[in-house]
Amino acid sequence: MSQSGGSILLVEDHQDIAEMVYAYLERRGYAMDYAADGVTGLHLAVTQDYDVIVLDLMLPGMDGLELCAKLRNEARKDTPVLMLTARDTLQDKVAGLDTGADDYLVKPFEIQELEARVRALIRRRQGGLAPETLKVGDLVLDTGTLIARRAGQELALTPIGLKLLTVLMRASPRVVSRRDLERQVWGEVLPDSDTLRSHLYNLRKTIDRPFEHALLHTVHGAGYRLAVDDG
Amino acid sequence: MSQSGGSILLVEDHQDIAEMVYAYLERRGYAMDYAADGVTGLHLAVTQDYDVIVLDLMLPGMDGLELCAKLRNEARKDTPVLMLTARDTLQDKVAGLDTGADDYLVKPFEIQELEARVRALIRRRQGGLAPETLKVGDLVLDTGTLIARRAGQELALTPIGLKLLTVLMRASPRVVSRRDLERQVWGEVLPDSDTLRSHLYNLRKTIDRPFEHALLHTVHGAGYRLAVDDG
DNA sequence: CGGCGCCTTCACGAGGCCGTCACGGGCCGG
DNA sequence: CCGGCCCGTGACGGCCTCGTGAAGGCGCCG
Repeated sequence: MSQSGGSILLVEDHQDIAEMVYAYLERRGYAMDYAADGVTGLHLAVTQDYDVIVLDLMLPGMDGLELCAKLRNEARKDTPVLMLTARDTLQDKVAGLDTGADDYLVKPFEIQELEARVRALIRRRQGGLAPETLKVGDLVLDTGTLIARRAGQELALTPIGLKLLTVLMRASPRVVSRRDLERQVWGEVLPDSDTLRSHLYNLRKTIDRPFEHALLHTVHGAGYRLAVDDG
Repeated sequence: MSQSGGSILLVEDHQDIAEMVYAYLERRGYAMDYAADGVTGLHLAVTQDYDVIVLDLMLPGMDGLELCAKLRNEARKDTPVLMLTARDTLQDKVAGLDTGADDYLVKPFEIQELEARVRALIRRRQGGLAPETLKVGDLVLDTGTLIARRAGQELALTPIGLKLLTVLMRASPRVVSRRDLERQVWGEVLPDSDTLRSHLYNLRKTIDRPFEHALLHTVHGAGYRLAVDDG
Protein backbone atom coordinates (compact mmCIF):
# COMPACT_ATOMS: atom_id res chain seq x y z
CA MET A 1 0.00 0.00 0.00
CA SER A 2 1.51 3.28 -1.09
CA GLN A 3 1.44 6.50 0.88
CA SER A 4 -0.45 8.32 -1.87
CA GLY A 5 -4.01 8.15 -0.58
CA GLY A 6 -3.99 11.72 0.67
CA SER A 7 -3.60 13.45 4.03
CA ILE A 8 -6.31 13.34 6.67
CA LEU A 9 -6.79 15.08 9.98
CA LEU A 10 -8.86 13.12 12.49
CA VAL A 11 -10.41 15.05 15.38
CA GLU A 12 -12.09 12.70 17.83
CA ASP A 13 -12.04 12.39 21.60
CA HIS A 14 -13.33 8.84 21.97
CA GLN A 15 -10.18 6.77 22.33
CA ASP A 16 -11.55 3.57 20.84
CA ILE A 17 -13.15 5.08 17.73
CA ALA A 18 -10.14 7.28 17.12
CA GLU A 19 -7.75 4.35 17.24
CA MET A 20 -9.90 2.25 14.97
CA VAL A 21 -10.35 4.93 12.32
CA TYR A 22 -6.75 6.06 12.52
CA ALA A 23 -5.36 2.55 12.16
CA TYR A 24 -7.69 1.59 9.34
CA LEU A 25 -7.10 4.67 7.22
CA GLU A 26 -3.38 4.57 7.85
CA ARG A 27 -3.24 1.00 6.67
CA ARG A 28 -5.16 2.09 3.55
CA GLY A 29 -2.38 4.46 2.63
CA TYR A 30 -3.50 7.81 3.99
CA ALA A 31 -1.11 10.14 5.80
CA MET A 32 -2.89 10.52 9.13
CA ASP A 33 -2.80 13.26 11.73
CA TYR A 34 -4.73 13.32 14.97
CA ALA A 35 -6.13 15.62 17.61
CA ALA A 36 -8.18 14.66 20.70
CA ASP A 37 -9.72 18.05 21.42
CA GLY A 38 -11.11 20.98 19.52
CA VAL A 39 -8.42 23.52 20.22
CA THR A 40 -5.49 21.45 18.96
CA GLY A 41 -7.71 20.22 16.15
CA LEU A 42 -8.38 23.74 14.94
CA HIS A 43 -4.74 24.67 15.29
CA LEU A 44 -3.67 21.75 13.13
CA ALA A 45 -6.44 22.39 10.61
CA VAL A 46 -5.33 25.99 10.20
CA THR A 47 -1.59 25.49 10.08
CA GLN A 48 -1.46 22.33 7.96
CA ASP A 49 -2.99 21.62 4.56
CA TYR A 50 -5.01 18.45 4.70
CA ASP A 51 -7.00 16.84 1.92
CA VAL A 52 -9.85 16.01 4.29
CA ILE A 53 -10.75 16.64 7.92
CA VAL A 54 -12.77 13.98 9.74
CA LEU A 55 -14.41 15.78 12.61
CA ASP A 56 -16.34 14.57 15.62
CA LEU A 57 -19.08 16.86 16.85
CA MET A 58 -18.83 16.32 20.61
CA LEU A 59 -15.41 17.50 21.69
CA PRO A 60 -13.82 18.85 24.86
CA GLY A 61 -12.83 22.51 24.67
CA MET A 62 -14.51 23.44 21.43
CA ASP A 63 -17.17 21.41 19.67
CA GLY A 64 -17.09 20.41 16.04
CA LEU A 65 -19.56 23.01 14.82
CA GLU A 66 -17.57 25.84 16.34
CA LEU A 67 -14.36 24.44 14.97
CA CYS A 68 -15.83 24.18 11.50
CA ALA A 69 -17.27 27.70 11.63
CA LYS A 70 -13.96 29.18 12.80
CA LEU A 71 -12.11 27.27 10.12
CA ARG A 72 -14.34 28.65 7.38
CA ASN A 73 -15.03 32.16 8.57
CA GLU A 74 -11.88 33.19 10.41
CA ALA A 75 -9.10 31.07 8.97
CA ARG A 76 -10.92 31.06 5.61
CA LYS A 77 -9.81 27.57 4.78
CA ASP A 78 -11.96 25.43 2.51
CA THR A 79 -10.51 22.07 3.42
CA PRO A 80 -13.31 19.49 2.99
CA VAL A 81 -14.86 18.48 6.30
CA LEU A 82 -16.62 15.19 7.05
CA MET A 83 -18.60 15.34 10.27
CA LEU A 84 -18.77 12.20 12.31
CA THR A 85 -21.21 12.01 15.17
CA ALA A 86 -23.77 10.10 17.15
CA ARG A 87 -26.28 12.93 16.87
CA ASP A 88 -28.69 11.90 14.15
CA THR A 89 -31.59 14.34 14.46
CA LEU A 90 -32.55 16.34 11.44
CA GLN A 91 -31.53 19.61 13.07
CA ASP A 92 -28.09 18.26 13.84
CA LYS A 93 -27.49 17.20 10.27
CA VAL A 94 -28.75 20.41 8.73
CA ALA A 95 -26.79 22.48 11.22
CA GLY A 96 -23.64 20.53 10.49
CA LEU A 97 -23.92 20.79 6.72
CA ASP A 98 -24.85 24.46 6.84
CA THR A 99 -21.92 25.26 9.08
CA GLY A 100 -19.65 24.37 6.22
CA ALA A 101 -19.29 20.61 6.48
CA ASP A 102 -19.24 18.71 3.19
CA ASP A 103 -20.62 15.45 4.49
CA TYR A 104 -22.25 14.11 7.62
CA LEU A 105 -21.96 10.51 8.79
CA VAL A 106 -23.87 9.13 11.77
CA LYS A 107 -22.38 6.71 14.31
CA PRO A 108 -22.37 3.82 14.32
CA PHE A 109 -20.99 3.64 10.81
CA GLU A 110 -19.06 1.15 8.78
CA ILE A 111 -15.47 2.06 8.29
CA GLN A 112 -15.60 1.24 4.57
CA GLU A 113 -18.37 3.76 4.05
CA LEU A 114 -16.30 6.38 5.80
CA GLU A 115 -13.39 5.63 3.52
CA ALA A 116 -15.62 5.73 0.43
CA ARG A 117 -16.93 9.17 1.41
CA VAL A 118 -13.41 10.38 2.12
CA ARG A 119 -12.37 9.14 -1.32
CA ALA A 120 -15.26 11.01 -2.90
CA LEU A 121 -14.23 14.26 -1.18
CA ILE A 122 -10.59 13.86 -2.18
CA ARG A 123 -11.50 12.98 -5.75
CA ARG A 124 -13.53 16.12 -6.21
CA ARG A 125 -10.91 18.31 -4.59
CA GLN A 126 -8.17 16.93 -6.83
CA GLY A 127 -9.85 18.81 -9.63
CA GLY A 128 -12.57 16.38 -10.56
CA LEU A 129 -11.87 15.48 -14.15
CA ALA A 130 -8.55 15.93 -15.81
CA PRO A 131 -8.88 18.03 -18.94
CA GLU A 132 -8.81 15.50 -21.68
CA THR A 133 -6.45 15.50 -24.65
CA LEU A 134 -7.40 13.19 -27.47
CA LYS A 135 -4.75 11.88 -29.84
CA VAL A 136 -4.97 10.09 -33.17
CA GLY A 137 -1.67 9.89 -35.00
CA ASP A 138 -0.19 13.38 -35.13
CA LEU A 139 -3.59 14.92 -34.53
CA VAL A 140 -4.18 16.30 -31.04
CA LEU A 141 -7.35 17.81 -29.60
CA ASP A 142 -7.60 19.45 -26.18
CA THR A 143 -11.23 19.34 -25.10
CA GLY A 144 -10.61 22.02 -22.48
CA THR A 145 -9.15 24.73 -24.68
CA LEU A 146 -10.90 23.41 -27.79
CA ILE A 147 -7.66 23.74 -29.71
CA ALA A 148 -6.79 21.13 -32.31
CA ARG A 149 -3.35 20.71 -33.82
CA ARG A 150 -1.90 18.45 -36.45
CA ALA A 151 1.89 18.16 -36.67
CA GLY A 152 2.03 21.04 -34.19
CA GLN A 153 0.08 23.35 -36.45
CA GLU A 154 -3.15 24.80 -35.10
CA LEU A 155 -6.28 23.99 -37.07
CA ALA A 156 -9.15 26.41 -37.66
CA LEU A 157 -12.28 24.42 -36.94
CA THR A 158 -15.91 25.43 -37.05
CA PRO A 159 -18.13 24.57 -34.07
CA ILE A 160 -19.79 21.69 -35.87
CA GLY A 161 -16.51 20.49 -37.29
CA LEU A 162 -15.15 20.46 -33.77
CA LYS A 163 -18.03 18.38 -32.51
CA LEU A 164 -17.65 15.89 -35.31
CA LEU A 165 -13.93 15.63 -34.70
CA THR A 166 -14.44 15.05 -30.99
CA VAL A 167 -16.87 12.21 -31.60
CA LEU A 168 -14.66 10.63 -34.23
CA MET A 169 -11.54 10.87 -32.09
CA ARG A 170 -13.27 9.39 -29.06
CA ALA A 171 -14.46 6.48 -31.19
CA SER A 172 -11.16 6.02 -33.02
CA PRO A 173 -10.30 3.67 -34.61
CA ARG A 174 -13.85 2.38 -34.70
CA VAL A 175 -16.37 3.27 -37.36
CA VAL A 176 -19.06 5.81 -36.52
CA SER A 177 -22.35 5.62 -38.42
CA ARG A 178 -23.91 8.67 -40.00
CA ARG A 179 -26.85 8.41 -37.64
CA ASP A 180 -24.62 8.50 -34.58
CA LEU A 181 -22.74 11.48 -35.93
CA GLU A 182 -25.95 13.33 -36.70
CA ARG A 183 -27.31 12.50 -33.25
CA GLN A 184 -24.22 13.79 -31.51
CA VAL A 185 -24.30 17.08 -33.40
CA TRP A 186 -27.94 17.97 -33.74
CA GLY A 187 -29.56 15.83 -31.08
CA GLU A 188 -33.00 14.47 -31.83
CA VAL A 189 -34.21 16.94 -34.42
CA LEU A 190 -31.89 16.93 -37.39
CA PRO A 191 -31.99 19.16 -40.50
CA ASP A 192 -34.03 18.31 -43.57
CA SER A 193 -31.22 17.71 -45.97
CA ASP A 194 -28.05 15.72 -45.61
CA THR A 195 -25.89 18.47 -44.25
CA LEU A 196 -23.48 16.06 -42.68
CA ARG A 197 -21.80 15.56 -46.05
CA SER A 198 -20.92 19.20 -46.34
CA HIS A 199 -19.48 19.33 -42.86
CA LEU A 200 -17.40 16.22 -43.36
CA TYR A 201 -16.13 17.73 -46.56
CA ASN A 202 -15.09 20.89 -44.74
CA LEU A 203 -13.61 18.88 -41.91
CA ARG A 204 -11.46 16.97 -44.38
CA LYS A 205 -10.41 20.21 -45.96
CA THR A 206 -9.00 21.44 -42.67
CA ILE A 207 -7.54 18.32 -41.10
CA ASP A 208 -6.45 16.23 -44.10
CA ARG A 209 -5.96 18.36 -47.19
CA PRO A 210 -2.91 20.31 -45.94
CA PHE A 211 -1.15 17.09 -44.98
CA GLU A 212 0.25 14.06 -46.71
CA HIS A 213 -1.67 11.18 -45.15
CA ALA A 214 -5.42 11.30 -44.70
CA LEU A 215 -6.86 10.37 -41.31
CA LEU A 216 -10.56 10.52 -42.04
CA HIS A 217 -11.69 7.50 -44.03
CA THR A 218 -15.04 6.64 -45.54
CA VAL A 219 -16.42 3.18 -44.98
CA HIS A 220 -18.83 2.68 -47.79
CA GLY A 221 -22.39 2.14 -46.61
CA ALA A 222 -21.35 2.08 -42.97
CA GLY A 223 -20.01 5.43 -41.85
CA TYR A 224 -16.71 7.16 -41.13
CA ARG A 225 -13.51 6.21 -39.38
CA LEU A 226 -10.70 8.31 -37.99
CA ALA A 227 -7.39 6.46 -37.75
CA VAL A 228 -3.86 6.15 -39.07
CA ASP A 229 -3.94 3.61 -41.85
CA ASP A 230 -0.63 1.84 -41.84
CA GLY A 231 0.44 0.64 -45.26
CA MET B 1 -37.20 33.26 -1.25
CA SER B 2 -34.73 33.98 -3.99
CA GLN B 3 -34.89 32.37 -7.38
CA SER B 4 -31.17 31.79 -7.41
CA GLY B 5 -30.81 28.59 -5.41
CA GLY B 6 -29.23 26.79 -8.32
CA SER B 7 -30.33 24.39 -11.02
CA ILE B 8 -31.07 20.75 -10.26
CA LEU B 9 -31.79 17.74 -12.42
CA LEU B 10 -33.96 15.13 -10.73
CA VAL B 11 -33.88 11.58 -12.16
CA GLU B 12 -36.43 9.37 -10.42
CA ASP B 13 -39.03 6.93 -11.69
CA HIS B 14 -41.24 6.71 -8.61
CA GLN B 15 -44.01 9.18 -9.30
CA ASP B 16 -44.76 10.05 -5.69
CA ILE B 17 -41.20 10.65 -4.55
CA ALA B 18 -40.42 12.59 -7.70
CA GLU B 19 -43.36 14.90 -7.24
CA MET B 20 -42.60 15.48 -3.60
CA VAL B 21 -38.92 16.29 -4.14
CA TYR B 22 -39.58 18.36 -7.24
CA ALA B 23 -42.28 20.46 -5.60
CA TYR B 24 -40.31 21.00 -2.41
CA LEU B 25 -37.08 22.05 -4.06
CA GLU B 26 -38.87 24.23 -6.57
CA ARG B 27 -40.64 26.05 -3.76
CA ARG B 28 -37.27 26.53 -2.12
CA GLY B 29 -36.08 28.48 -5.14
CA TYR B 30 -34.22 25.94 -7.22
CA ALA B 31 -34.62 25.77 -10.99
CA MET B 32 -35.81 22.19 -11.41
CA ASP B 33 -35.62 19.79 -14.32
CA TYR B 34 -36.91 16.25 -14.38
CA ALA B 35 -36.47 12.88 -16.08
CA ALA B 36 -38.33 9.65 -15.31
CA ASP B 37 -35.90 7.21 -16.91
CA GLY B 38 -32.18 6.78 -17.31
CA VAL B 39 -31.86 7.53 -21.01
CA THR B 40 -33.54 10.92 -20.97
CA GLY B 41 -31.82 11.63 -17.67
CA LEU B 42 -28.41 11.06 -19.20
CA HIS B 43 -29.32 13.11 -22.24
CA LEU B 44 -30.35 16.06 -20.10
CA ALA B 45 -27.33 15.68 -17.85
CA VAL B 46 -25.00 15.82 -20.85
CA THR B 47 -26.63 18.60 -22.82
CA GLN B 48 -27.54 20.93 -19.96
CA ASP B 49 -25.35 22.35 -17.21
CA TYR B 50 -26.83 21.67 -13.81
CA ASP B 51 -25.43 22.59 -10.45
CA VAL B 52 -26.44 19.24 -8.96
CA ILE B 53 -27.97 15.98 -10.22
CA VAL B 54 -30.19 14.05 -7.80
CA LEU B 55 -30.16 10.50 -9.10
CA ASP B 56 -32.19 7.43 -8.20
CA LEU B 57 -30.37 4.12 -8.51
CA MET B 58 -33.21 1.91 -9.74
CA LEU B 59 -34.34 3.23 -13.09
CA PRO B 60 -36.00 1.84 -16.18
CA GLY B 61 -33.76 1.72 -19.24
CA MET B 62 -30.46 2.50 -17.58
CA ASP B 63 -29.74 2.36 -13.87
CA GLY B 64 -28.17 5.15 -11.89
CA LEU B 65 -24.72 3.59 -11.63
CA GLU B 66 -24.47 3.20 -15.38
CA LEU B 67 -25.73 6.73 -15.93
CA CYS B 68 -23.19 8.12 -13.51
CA ALA B 69 -20.35 6.14 -15.06
CA LYS B 70 -21.26 7.27 -18.57
CA LEU B 71 -21.57 10.85 -17.42
CA ARG B 72 -18.09 10.81 -15.91
CA ASN B 73 -16.18 8.66 -18.37
CA GLU B 74 -17.78 9.30 -21.74
CA ALA B 75 -19.37 12.72 -21.51
CA ARG B 76 -16.64 13.75 -19.04
CA LYS B 77 -18.89 16.00 -17.04
CA ASP B 78 -18.10 16.65 -13.40
CA THR B 79 -21.52 17.85 -12.34
CA PRO B 80 -21.96 16.86 -8.66
CA VAL B 81 -24.17 13.78 -8.27
CA LEU B 82 -26.23 12.91 -5.20
CA MET B 83 -27.46 9.32 -5.29
CA LEU B 84 -30.83 8.62 -3.80
CA THR B 85 -31.87 5.03 -3.24
CA ALA B 86 -33.47 2.42 -1.06
CA ARG B 87 -30.45 0.15 -1.29
CA ASP B 88 -28.53 0.59 1.93
CA THR B 89 -26.01 -2.23 1.97
CA LEU B 90 -22.37 -1.35 2.36
CA GLN B 91 -21.50 -2.57 -1.13
CA ASP B 92 -24.20 -0.39 -2.66
CA LYS B 93 -22.91 2.72 -0.94
CA VAL B 94 -19.27 2.08 -1.76
CA ALA B 95 -20.12 1.22 -5.36
CA GLY B 96 -22.16 4.38 -5.73
CA LEU B 97 -19.53 6.67 -4.29
CA ASP B 98 -16.74 5.01 -6.26
CA THR B 99 -18.66 5.32 -9.50
CA GLY B 100 -18.31 9.06 -9.23
CA ALA B 101 -21.18 10.08 -7.00
CA ASP B 102 -20.43 12.83 -4.49
CA ASP B 103 -23.01 11.84 -1.90
CA TYR B 104 -25.28 8.93 -1.15
CA LEU B 105 -28.59 9.24 0.68
CA VAL B 106 -30.72 6.26 1.69
CA LYS B 107 -34.52 6.19 1.44
CA PRO B 108 -36.53 6.89 3.40
CA PHE B 109 -34.96 10.28 3.98
CA GLU B 110 -36.08 13.63 5.26
CA ILE B 111 -36.46 16.20 2.56
CA GLN B 112 -34.66 18.83 4.62
CA GLU B 113 -31.59 16.66 4.84
CA LEU B 114 -31.64 16.23 1.08
CA GLU B 115 -31.76 19.98 0.65
CA ALA B 116 -28.96 20.51 3.14
CA ARG B 117 -26.76 18.07 1.25
CA VAL B 118 -27.62 19.70 -2.05
CA ARG B 119 -26.71 23.05 -0.55
CA ALA B 120 -23.38 21.65 0.58
CA LEU B 121 -22.60 20.39 -2.92
CA ILE B 122 -23.54 23.68 -4.55
CA ARG B 123 -21.61 25.69 -1.98
CA ARG B 124 -18.42 23.75 -2.62
CA ARG B 125 -18.79 24.00 -6.38
CA GLN B 126 -19.21 27.75 -6.28
CA GLY B 127 -15.72 27.39 -4.99
CA GLY B 128 -13.03 29.12 -3.13
CA LEU B 129 -13.20 31.38 -0.18
CA ALA B 130 -9.46 31.29 0.24
CA PRO B 131 -7.79 34.46 -1.07
CA GLU B 132 -5.47 33.58 -3.89
CA THR B 133 -3.43 35.33 -6.53
CA LEU B 134 -4.32 34.26 -10.04
CA LYS B 135 -1.84 34.68 -12.87
CA VAL B 136 -2.24 34.43 -16.61
CA GLY B 137 0.77 35.68 -18.51
CA ASP B 138 1.64 39.14 -17.18
CA LEU B 139 -1.84 39.55 -15.79
CA VAL B 140 -2.18 39.17 -12.02
CA LEU B 141 -5.31 39.23 -9.89
CA ASP B 142 -5.37 39.16 -6.10
CA THR B 143 -8.77 37.86 -5.04
CA GLY B 144 -8.20 39.18 -1.54
CA THR B 145 -7.55 42.83 -2.35
CA LEU B 146 -9.43 42.60 -5.67
CA ILE B 147 -6.62 44.43 -7.39
CA ALA B 148 -5.67 43.43 -10.92
CA ARG B 149 -2.46 44.42 -12.66
CA ARG B 150 -1.03 43.83 -16.08
CA ALA B 151 2.68 44.41 -16.61
CA GLY B 152 2.73 45.98 -13.15
CA GLN B 153 0.14 48.56 -14.06
CA GLU B 154 -3.06 48.58 -12.06
CA LEU B 155 -6.27 48.08 -14.02
CA ALA B 156 -9.52 49.92 -13.37
CA LEU B 157 -12.16 47.19 -13.42
CA THR B 158 -15.87 47.42 -12.87
CA PRO B 159 -17.50 44.95 -10.44
CA ILE B 160 -18.91 42.84 -13.23
CA GLY B 161 -15.70 43.00 -15.20
CA LEU B 162 -13.89 41.76 -12.13
CA LYS B 163 -16.22 38.82 -11.73
CA LEU B 164 -15.83 37.88 -15.36
CA LEU B 165 -12.08 38.14 -15.11
CA THR B 166 -12.00 35.97 -12.01
CA VAL B 167 -14.02 33.22 -13.67
CA LEU B 168 -11.95 33.38 -16.82
CA MET B 169 -8.65 33.32 -14.94
CA ARG B 170 -9.73 30.39 -12.78
CA ALA B 171 -10.66 28.46 -15.91
CA SER B 172 -7.61 29.52 -17.93
CA PRO B 173 -6.61 28.31 -20.43
CA ARG B 174 -9.87 26.46 -20.87
CA VAL B 175 -12.87 27.81 -22.72
CA VAL B 176 -15.78 29.16 -20.70
CA SER B 177 -19.19 29.10 -22.34
CA ARG B 178 -21.34 32.22 -22.45
CA ARG B 179 -23.86 30.46 -20.29
CA ASP B 180 -21.39 29.64 -17.56
CA LEU B 181 -20.18 33.21 -17.57
CA GLU B 182 -23.70 34.58 -17.37
CA ARG B 183 -24.59 32.20 -14.57
CA GLN B 184 -21.49 33.10 -12.58
CA VAL B 185 -22.33 36.78 -12.81
CA TRP B 186 -26.11 36.97 -12.59
CA GLY B 187 -27.08 33.60 -11.15
CA GLU B 188 -30.19 31.94 -12.48
CA VAL B 189 -32.15 35.01 -13.50
CA LEU B 190 -30.22 36.75 -16.20
CA PRO B 191 -31.03 40.03 -17.97
CA ASP B 192 -33.29 40.12 -21.00
CA SER B 193 -30.77 41.30 -23.49
CA ASP B 194 -27.33 40.02 -24.27
CA THR B 195 -25.48 42.26 -21.88
CA LEU B 196 -22.54 39.94 -21.67
CA ARG B 197 -21.27 41.22 -25.01
CA SER B 198 -21.04 44.75 -23.71
CA HIS B 199 -19.19 43.73 -20.58
CA LEU B 200 -16.76 41.57 -22.49
CA TYR B 201 -16.19 44.49 -24.80
CA ASN B 202 -15.42 46.78 -21.89
CA LEU B 203 -13.28 44.12 -20.23
CA ARG B 204 -11.20 43.87 -23.40
CA LYS B 205 -10.90 47.62 -23.51
CA THR B 206 -9.40 47.51 -20.04
CA ILE B 207 -7.15 44.48 -20.05
CA ASP B 208 -6.18 44.09 -23.71
CA ARG B 209 -6.45 47.35 -25.60
CA PRO B 210 -3.61 49.18 -23.79
CA PHE B 211 -1.23 46.28 -24.40
CA GLU B 212 0.36 44.58 -27.32
CA HIS B 213 -0.82 41.00 -27.05
CA ALA B 214 -4.45 40.17 -26.42
CA LEU B 215 -5.25 37.66 -23.71
CA LEU B 216 -9.01 37.35 -24.11
CA HIS B 217 -9.92 35.28 -27.14
CA THR B 218 -13.28 34.50 -28.68
CA VAL B 219 -14.08 30.95 -29.65
CA HIS B 220 -16.89 31.27 -32.12
CA GLY B 221 -20.04 29.44 -31.10
CA ALA B 222 -18.39 28.09 -27.97
CA GLY B 223 -17.40 30.83 -25.57
CA TYR B 224 -14.35 32.77 -24.41
CA ARG B 225 -10.83 31.87 -23.46
CA LEU B 226 -8.21 33.70 -21.43
CA ALA B 227 -4.67 32.61 -22.21
CA VAL B 228 -1.35 33.59 -23.72
CA ASP B 229 -1.30 32.44 -27.30
CA ASP B 230 2.18 31.24 -28.09
CA GLY B 231 3.33 32.19 -31.51
C1' DC C 1 -20.82 -3.60 -69.00
C1' DG C 2 -24.37 -0.45 -67.72
C1' DG C 3 -27.25 1.52 -64.27
C1' DC C 4 -27.94 3.06 -59.78
C1' DG C 5 -26.95 4.48 -55.43
C1' DC C 6 -23.68 6.45 -52.31
C1' DC C 7 -20.31 9.69 -51.91
C1' DT C 8 -17.38 14.02 -52.89
C1' DT C 9 -16.92 18.59 -54.28
C1' DC C 10 -18.39 23.22 -54.49
C1' DA C 11 -20.86 27.78 -54.51
C1' DC C 12 -24.27 30.71 -52.57
C1' DG C 13 -27.84 33.09 -49.74
C1' DA C 14 -29.89 33.54 -45.16
C1' DG C 15 -29.23 33.95 -40.67
C1' DG C 16 -26.69 33.82 -36.46
C1' DC C 17 -22.98 35.35 -33.78
C1' DC C 18 -20.08 38.90 -32.51
C1' DG C 19 -17.77 43.58 -31.98
C1' DT C 20 -18.73 48.31 -31.48
C1' DC C 21 -20.90 52.17 -29.61
C1' DA C 22 -24.22 55.53 -27.69
C1' DC C 23 -27.96 56.54 -24.68
C1' DG C 24 -30.75 56.76 -20.38
C1' DG C 25 -31.58 55.38 -15.74
C1' DG C 26 -30.16 54.16 -11.08
C1' DC C 27 -27.03 54.25 -7.27
C1' DC C 28 -23.74 56.55 -4.50
C1' DG C 29 -20.71 60.06 -2.85
C1' DG C 30 -19.50 64.82 -2.74
C1' DC D 1 -28.80 68.70 -5.11
C1' DC D 2 -25.56 67.70 -8.40
C1' DG D 3 -22.20 64.87 -10.86
C1' DG D 4 -19.95 60.57 -11.89
C1' DC D 5 -19.86 55.78 -12.37
C1' DC D 6 -21.84 51.66 -13.74
C1' DC D 7 -25.22 48.92 -15.86
C1' DG D 8 -28.89 47.32 -19.01
C1' DT D 9 -30.60 47.95 -23.57
C1' DG D 10 -30.89 48.61 -28.47
C1' DA D 11 -29.01 49.42 -33.02
C1' DC D 12 -25.93 48.70 -36.64
C1' DG D 13 -22.76 46.38 -39.48
C1' DG D 14 -19.49 42.78 -40.51
C1' DC D 15 -17.95 38.26 -40.50
C1' DC D 16 -18.53 33.51 -40.11
C1' DT D 17 -21.26 29.52 -40.31
C1' DC D 18 -24.81 26.64 -41.76
C1' DG D 19 -28.12 24.50 -44.62
C1' DT D 20 -29.33 23.68 -49.32
C1' DG D 21 -28.93 22.25 -53.99
C1' DA D 22 -26.56 20.86 -58.06
C1' DA D 23 -23.09 18.53 -60.62
C1' DG D 24 -19.91 14.92 -61.06
C1' DG D 25 -17.08 10.50 -59.56
C1' DC D 26 -16.68 5.96 -57.71
C1' DG D 27 -17.94 1.37 -56.56
C1' DC D 28 -21.30 -2.27 -56.28
C1' DC D 29 -24.50 -5.39 -58.24
C1' DG D 30 -27.00 -7.43 -61.50
